[in-house]
Amino acid sequence: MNYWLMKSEPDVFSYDDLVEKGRAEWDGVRNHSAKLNMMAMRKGDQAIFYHSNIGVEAVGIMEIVEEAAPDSTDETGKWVAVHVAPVRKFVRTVSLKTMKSDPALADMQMIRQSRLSVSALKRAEFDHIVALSEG
DNA sequence: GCCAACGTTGGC
DNA sequence: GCCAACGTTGGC
Repeated sequence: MNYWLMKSEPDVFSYDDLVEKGRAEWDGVRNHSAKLNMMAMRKGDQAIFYHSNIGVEAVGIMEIVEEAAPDSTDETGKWVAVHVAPVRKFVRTVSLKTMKSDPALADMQMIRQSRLSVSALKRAEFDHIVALSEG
């Protein structure tokens, strides 16, 4: 099983929106590195949902429920999307500031490449963020 | 194929 | 609102 971190601006699509819908297509990704990450996702993989711009924090866990397929919002046929479902919302959110200042997370792909909207997490990194969310 | 100009993302 | 980091575009 692999672990991921996926960003969304909460005024566009938040964790609560995902909970309300029950499941959603993670569409609109238009970056090659992010696409490669999505192509590597397998059903059952876990992903951390991160709120960019507003909040700037990890807010919960979701699961990949459908592997990469053509993005329904893409006219060109070049881009893919996965489908995700909520697993659980964090009791305490984990801020970017916290993640940046934690040596255990210094190698996180998102920390190294801050603009990447879909990034990989090592299992240890995923577990560490979850532990931080439990305070 | 290089590189300058420009656009976008996202943190602050 | 600013700016750094990237990605993309287009002239040469």
